[in-house]
Amino acid sequence: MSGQAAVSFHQRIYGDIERRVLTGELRPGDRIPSEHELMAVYGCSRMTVSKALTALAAAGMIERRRRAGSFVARPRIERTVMEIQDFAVEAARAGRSYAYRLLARRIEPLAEPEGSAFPVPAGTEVLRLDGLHQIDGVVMALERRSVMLDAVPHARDTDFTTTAPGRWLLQQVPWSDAVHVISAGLADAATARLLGVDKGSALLILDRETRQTALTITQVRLIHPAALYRFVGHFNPGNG
Amino acid sequence: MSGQAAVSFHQRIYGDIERRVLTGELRPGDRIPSEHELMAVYGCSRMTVSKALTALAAAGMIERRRRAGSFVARPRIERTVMEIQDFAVEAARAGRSYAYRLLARRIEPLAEPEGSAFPVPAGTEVLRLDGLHQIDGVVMALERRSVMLDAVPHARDTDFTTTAPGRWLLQQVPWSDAVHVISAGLADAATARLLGVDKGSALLILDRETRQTALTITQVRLIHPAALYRFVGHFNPGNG
DNA sequence: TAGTGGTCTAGACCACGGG
DNA sequence: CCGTGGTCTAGACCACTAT
Repeated sequence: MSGQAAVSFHQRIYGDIERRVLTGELRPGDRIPSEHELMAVYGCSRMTVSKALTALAAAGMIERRRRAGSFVARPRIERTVMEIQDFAVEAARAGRSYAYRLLARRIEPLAEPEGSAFPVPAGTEVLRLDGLHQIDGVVMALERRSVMLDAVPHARDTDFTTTAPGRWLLQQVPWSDAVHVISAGLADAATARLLGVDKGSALLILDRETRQTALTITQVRLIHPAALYRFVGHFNPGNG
Repeated sequence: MSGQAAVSFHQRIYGDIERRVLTGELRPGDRIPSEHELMAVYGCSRMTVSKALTALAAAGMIERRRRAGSFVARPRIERTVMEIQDFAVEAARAGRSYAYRLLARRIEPLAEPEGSAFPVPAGTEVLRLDGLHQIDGVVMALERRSVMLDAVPHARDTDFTTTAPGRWLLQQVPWSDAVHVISAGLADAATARLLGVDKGSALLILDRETRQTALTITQVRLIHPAALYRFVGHFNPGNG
């Protein structure tokens, strides 16, 4: 009766739930079957179910509340890297005003494989969004974003004139993973004008490509005036 | 028989071992008592001990091997951020040559609270090390480091003329945590000359302050030519 | 081969908190 | 109240591997 399929019982339960979360079948806030229900489903003891759910909670994928049950957590990326990039939240914390201003919006077929090489079917349509993040009227970042419309078709009908697409996308696409590249550069004339800095001044640039199960959702480049922005990260041996 | 001290049994075991690792009483590679030994020490069942050790392993603090036992793991920071910064490893992987060249070495009392504000007792002596990281003869980074000699007294007698201090320090000080700040800037004349780039070119700068239990070990600034270096990070909801 | 971790059980009592 | 998770037990068998 013991599992012998090269993968242990609790690992199978863990993997099943993880997959359902990653694919979006279970979305943030959704309830996960209780331990007793999972005992019946998998035909194992409560300890084994508990081990899987405890590990999922430790990994930040679910949250468990007594009497209420277990629920899919919000993606951790929203709580770490995004916190650095969520200007609205930053501004609110500091008691300052935040505004997003859309500069350009267009839909075009994806022709040139710009930026990093990522596998996209030919003919894919992409929504290009350029905008400025301003705090107290000062431009903190120029955002140049591409949204793959086959991955997020709802974006086609969404108005981004005052709503930053970052948060909107996080609500639309559950549980993604992302590659971040941080680099530096110099402001050309056009960028300098948009950011309100001198031509030739230093820029801090964050490129992020967000995927969901090998499917690219969005690519974004956030261009910050080096004088106004830094990335701060805390690392310890336990949580990376 | 049951723990009632507001903290559960496995949490106490977890915390005890964690503390011994963080304080350096247990160092990377050291063996942790076996589950049976810990059962006797704490007077609890093997499942409870196992829960604590499994959690420590999941957190990356220990590694468990059948028949051999459980051992203190190498700090994760060495496996993530350091991998990006360990030029010797990067060069070896790419089949290219690596060299570290010491530019300056001096010991001085810590007077000005340079860089970030960190609490250091007055009169603390600090070892200043400036050096260049070169790959195939090209300068990839200028490193400016401060080592707190009361935290790492052995550094006073160590020769850093060809050995990069980063790896050496990792071996000396087990299990630290660190704050990273990534920024951008422009090369002044002196920096440009050392890096072999034009004055006014873009720089990518990483500042890292490494601590151990609230005691600062070392501060380092790695200054990269923006054209030669980027930071790449992979994030997913599970591992942050 | 023997010691170690990996897994699992079939219960139990307790703490919390929503209804 | 009572369903949920949190914790714990006293075993058991198995898999791996250092010796």
